[in-house]
Amino acid sequence: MRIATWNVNSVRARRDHMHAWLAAEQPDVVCLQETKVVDADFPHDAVAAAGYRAVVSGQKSYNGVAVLARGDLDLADPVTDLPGFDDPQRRYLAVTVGGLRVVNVYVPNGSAVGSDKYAYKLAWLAHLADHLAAALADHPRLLLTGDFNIAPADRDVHDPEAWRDQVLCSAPERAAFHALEALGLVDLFRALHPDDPGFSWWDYRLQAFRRDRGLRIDLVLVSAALLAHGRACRIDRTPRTWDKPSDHAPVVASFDLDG
DNA sequence: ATGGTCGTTGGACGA
Repeated sequence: MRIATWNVNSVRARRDHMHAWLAAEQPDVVCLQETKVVDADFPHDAVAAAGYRAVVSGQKSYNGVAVLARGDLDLADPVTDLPGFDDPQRRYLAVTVGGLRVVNVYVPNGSAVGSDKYAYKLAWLAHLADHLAAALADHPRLLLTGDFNIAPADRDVHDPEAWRDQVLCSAPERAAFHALEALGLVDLFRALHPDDPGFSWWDYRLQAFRRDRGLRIDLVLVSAALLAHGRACRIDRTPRTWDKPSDHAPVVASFDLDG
């Protein structure tokens, strides 16, 4: 079982990239973020042409998440909202697929430390942690993935000094991330690759990708029951090299669920 | 140098 996460930065602008990458990589499940499209306009035809079906939770212009699965996999029990957190922004989509509870998140960016959006980000993360404590009790095999908009530690940052206390790297954001780890969730890429920066996002500006000035903010967290089956996790930079790319690269996690 | 580049829009705003 291979599960991917990819912030596509508009599923319509990235329609051809998405189709090409699905056809080449053929993961079993793909969690998308920043689809930026209402559900009625989601490109289900492009997804189907690659052999996938999609469950979506979108909105106009901003945010939006979707979970794709290969056509032979059932997408069951979708939930589109964080329980107890009334929020019109479409950032959360949980679904059961292949015996796993897959929770796809587009964590708020936070804009700048101290801003209203930053406060919303921390509140959103606190509600996520509260919810996951209960979800983990119901679903021992749980996978939490998406664009976390947090670089968990300095080793996830190309220039830690330049990013010190900036949004995506500030101590309160990292504390919110550690609260997720305290629930028993493990950052799979970091567990398997202690010394690889594993950048997954590069700013469009100043040729950041060419200079590899990136951050690792697209993550796959797994419960203990799932960690035992984790075999690989890699960042696929290939689509980031294509013309008119998303600013994020896909991350692919592999599991041996029979082992 | 307080910039820069995208996507969605149809002028800024968000990232």
